[in-house]
Amino acid sequence: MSEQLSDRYNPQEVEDKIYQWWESSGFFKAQDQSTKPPFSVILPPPNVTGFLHMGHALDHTIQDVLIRWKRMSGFNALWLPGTDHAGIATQSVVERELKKIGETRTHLGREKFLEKVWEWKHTYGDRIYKQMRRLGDSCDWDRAVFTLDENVSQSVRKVFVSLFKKGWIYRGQRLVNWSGPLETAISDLEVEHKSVKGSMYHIKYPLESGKGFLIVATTRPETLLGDVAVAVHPEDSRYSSLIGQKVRLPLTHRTIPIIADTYVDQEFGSGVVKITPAHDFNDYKVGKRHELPLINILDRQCRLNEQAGEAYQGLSVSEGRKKILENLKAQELLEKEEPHVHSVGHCSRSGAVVEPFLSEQWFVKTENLATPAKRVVESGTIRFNPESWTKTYLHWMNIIEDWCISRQLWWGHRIPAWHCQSCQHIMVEENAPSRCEKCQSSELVQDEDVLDTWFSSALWPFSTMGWPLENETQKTFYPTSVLVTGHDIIFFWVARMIMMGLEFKRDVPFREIIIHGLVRDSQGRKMSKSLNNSIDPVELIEKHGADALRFTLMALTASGRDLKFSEQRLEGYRNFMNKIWNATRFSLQNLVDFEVPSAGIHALPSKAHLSPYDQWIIAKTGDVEAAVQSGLDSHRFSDAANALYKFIWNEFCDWYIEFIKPIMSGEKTLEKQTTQLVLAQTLNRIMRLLHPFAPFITEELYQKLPIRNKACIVDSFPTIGNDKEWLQFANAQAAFEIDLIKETISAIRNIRGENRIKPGEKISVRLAPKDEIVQKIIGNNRTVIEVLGRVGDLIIGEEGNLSKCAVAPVVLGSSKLVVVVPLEGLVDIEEEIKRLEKTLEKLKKDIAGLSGRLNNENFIKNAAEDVVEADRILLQQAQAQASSLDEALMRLRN
RNA sequence: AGGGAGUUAGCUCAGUUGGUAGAGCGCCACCCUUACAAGGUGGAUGUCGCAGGUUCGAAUCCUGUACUCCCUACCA
Repeated sequence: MSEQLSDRYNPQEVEDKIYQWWESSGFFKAQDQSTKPPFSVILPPPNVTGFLHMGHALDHTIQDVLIRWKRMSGFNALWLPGTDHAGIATQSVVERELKKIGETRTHLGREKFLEKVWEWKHTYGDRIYKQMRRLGDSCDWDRAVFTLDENVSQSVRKVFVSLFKKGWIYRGQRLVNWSGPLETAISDLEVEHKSVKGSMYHIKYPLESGKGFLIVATTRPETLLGDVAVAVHPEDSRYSSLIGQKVRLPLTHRTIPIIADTYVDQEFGSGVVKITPAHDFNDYKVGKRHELPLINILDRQCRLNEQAGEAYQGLSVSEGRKKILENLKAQELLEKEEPHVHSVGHCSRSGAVVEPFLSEQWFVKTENLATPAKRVVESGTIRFNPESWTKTYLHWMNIIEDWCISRQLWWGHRIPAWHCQSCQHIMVEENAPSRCEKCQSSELVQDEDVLDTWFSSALWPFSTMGWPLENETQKTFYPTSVLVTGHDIIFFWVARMIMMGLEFKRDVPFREIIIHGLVRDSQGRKMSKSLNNSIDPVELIEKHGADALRFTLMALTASGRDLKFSEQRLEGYRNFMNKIWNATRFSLQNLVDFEVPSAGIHALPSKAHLSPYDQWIIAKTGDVEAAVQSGLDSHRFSDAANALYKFIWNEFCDWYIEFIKPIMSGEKTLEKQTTQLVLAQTLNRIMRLLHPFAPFITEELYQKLPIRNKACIVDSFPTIGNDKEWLQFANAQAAFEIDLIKETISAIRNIRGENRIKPGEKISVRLAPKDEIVQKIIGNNRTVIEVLGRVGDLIIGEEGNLSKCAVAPVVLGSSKLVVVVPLEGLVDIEEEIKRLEKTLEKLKKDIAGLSGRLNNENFIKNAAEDVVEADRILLQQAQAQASSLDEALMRLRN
């Protein structure tokens, strides 16, 4: 207690120290068995390769606020952390590292390469955990899980085998998004569509009959080598006679049929489409419908293959395109070329153009899994917040397609399937079989592919808890309470967790889903590496402190909508942290001689003996407790944050501390002791209420408070329910008194400000109360009015002579007083007259509006009584004020 | 093209059963008044995208419209 607080809050001096203390004290740990009710959240696992970005910062802050709040509210709160092996991302990172030393993946071979990746993981894998600690994430670190941990891998194998045995996993040839450089199928999520300026080429396909050409428009002339048909719309009169005939495919010796399909848009291009089923998703469907063959002209690196013909084999797609165009031109088959902008899928990892590529892949049949997953959302067993995402979710589930789960990578869960080399039989087992069950051959080779990363993510809610083993963790914490995530992965992750949870745990994985927005840059763009517009949260933490960042995110995340991040706003909340620091510093200076009474709050005299300031701040404490509670209950975090901000700054700091300064600087009377107790108790509640939002500063300050327990993080969270003993000292009556005093002081300050009276200059003020109650109130609060209004000479009595005076009527309900400030020698009277006229004009406008409404019979008839009554009071107040001003103006002019 | 969202003060955004518009930052004026200049006090600022409608009353509900954005799909 003896140490001095600096006059600025310095987060750097506080955060690491506090975090280490929390962690070493075991405050983050949840109990597998406990009498407390459970509350559990699983962390959406960040990539091991990842750095903490603003999206995480938002996502994690929401979760940490919930966890800290519930922990303080008496729950056995578990926040289960983990990281994702992130197949492609990690593999590419390590490959890049290898390239620097002139090494390649293929040269190393699978086993050696995987060793390198594991090395990398062991070196950098908990980088993101360190960053999470900077943010203040209160995870139960002892339980941290990695998706390639043995028990998670076991879950993955068990699920795969089970689904396979049910016939819900199958192998098939399909068109998939393919990344040439990575030589793997990639998920839709890893495809970025970019607008590209290309060309539309109009190519002549000669009719077999020799009578002319069909003009085919395409952006990808090189794929004509894989054409198996050209299609026209069945009702297109231009071409109907040609349907069934053939065309000669340019640059080849093949002839292909002219087919009719409604997929063709007659309006677009020439109305003739080349059909390349092996290299276009739509053509693939058309090809299926017409039972056309598939000609794959690309190899795994997306180079033209032998099917493309000798002239082109080995060329890249763009080289091939160039050469094809040259050859077409030479044969005068290229009719024209025009500029054309279209969107092209790019691999988010390698940047290469994604090719639709025909390959053998593993698929999950989603039909049977999707039905129950839809039902639990429809029935409300799982609730989305905001609720509007329900619709999106159900829409997606209705159009769900089979899920391609194989990836041609090395880093990941290798598919537990073994191919018999002698009879080609495929065996799917959890553990490697030694002999083929069909032909008994021992020549078995495990499938080369690994599983899509989302496959293991789908099991996350229970694989992290030790499933398939049965244990207390799952009994206590599954289903989890809340899932917090962004809307961009509802389909890829949320939906799949629901499907897998229902299938393998026979219960939903979580009861509620909080969907938050995306953090965008100040121009509303998505933060991305390519735009180089990312803001590093760790840098912000170093600059302004974790609490300021957290509070900013919570204040901005109102309605689950995307948010534009502004550093200016962050600075505002950094200032708020400093304000709290200094308010506490001041309070502690005034509590140096305070001894906590052994009777605790029972040492307080009866309500009647508390100062109105104390009664008032206790009442406001109750209000803010209620507001925070309701904000957190409804997940309207910004409501809770704003309520705290206003309470602490605009009520506690601006008024309460100012009110009690005279008492604090005075003798150690009973009144002072009482106020000290109220101050100490209020500070204690401020720290606890604010703790989930700003954990570091509140813990640091809490530890310096005269009234405290062991740690803020594990103290109880104040609510109007559990804080009754304290809140009973609140007095609503005091509110009127305080409001009147505040209004009076504001009126004096307004006169000072408008008349440019220097803040340091003390002035004379006359207060003329219009009834006894007001008289009594201002009498009782004389000192406060003098100090806060900087009044040297305060007279309570009649208005007296108003000439050369500034006048401000204060009206509150039916009570009224007039503030009179003699201005002689201080200021130009004309200025004051102008000021009053301006105020009066505004008042008259108000009066006109209000009386207009109150004179409207329909308003009186239809509006709620309290609304009418409120307007009446407003009108009376305005009129009272106006008449005072009128009178004052008249007397001033004389 | 389909789905969703937005349009409120110079900027970023609140505004939850319809009852005379709010915050932060910025701006102007005066101040280092012994917690805090990352501060204090006072002040200015909005036909709540546009047009209709319902209503005594609309930023709020309905219809239309303009513009912006996001997601999904994609024009061969």
